[in-house]
Amino acid sequence: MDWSAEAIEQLRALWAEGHSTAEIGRRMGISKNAVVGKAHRLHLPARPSPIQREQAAAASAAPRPIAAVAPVAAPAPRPVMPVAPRPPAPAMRAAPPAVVRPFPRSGARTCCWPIGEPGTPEFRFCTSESFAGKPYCLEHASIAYVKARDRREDAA
DNA sequence: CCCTGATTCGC
DNA sequence: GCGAATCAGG
Repeated sequence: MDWSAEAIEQLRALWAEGHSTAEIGRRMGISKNAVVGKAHRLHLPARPSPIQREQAAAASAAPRPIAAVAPVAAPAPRPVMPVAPRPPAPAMRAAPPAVVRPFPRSGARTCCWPIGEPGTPEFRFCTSESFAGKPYCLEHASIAYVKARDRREDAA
């Protein structure tokens, strides 16, 4: 796997969207192991894992030795937030394919990212729910909205 | 057996 | 750094 900046962006976006590692792998055409391995190396926020070795296992097995002395603060429910988006500030501008929204699709708040080659039978739009009022889902917004600085590099 | 994600370890 | 193998749980 060539972990280009774009690939990493996509991984981050999909991970942030809460897809399973296998699903991300399917979308990116790589194995879930590759996904989880890379996510791990990128220090992406770990998701609740079904397994535990030693640490948590011992913790859950530990019968609360000093319960009486430990009122214990609430241990963070971890609602798995959809993640704080990088702000699409004025410094950013859309850099999507030229043709976006050739026709309005019943005002649905769905991602308008085009998929496939326009004019071909395979051509369609991403159907994910759009993100934060933008015309794209989080995944594609991460590609569509590019920091001005990065754009310069890209164009250079 | 299907799925999940984390860690390990040879490469 | 990478990811298959493996582990451990649902």
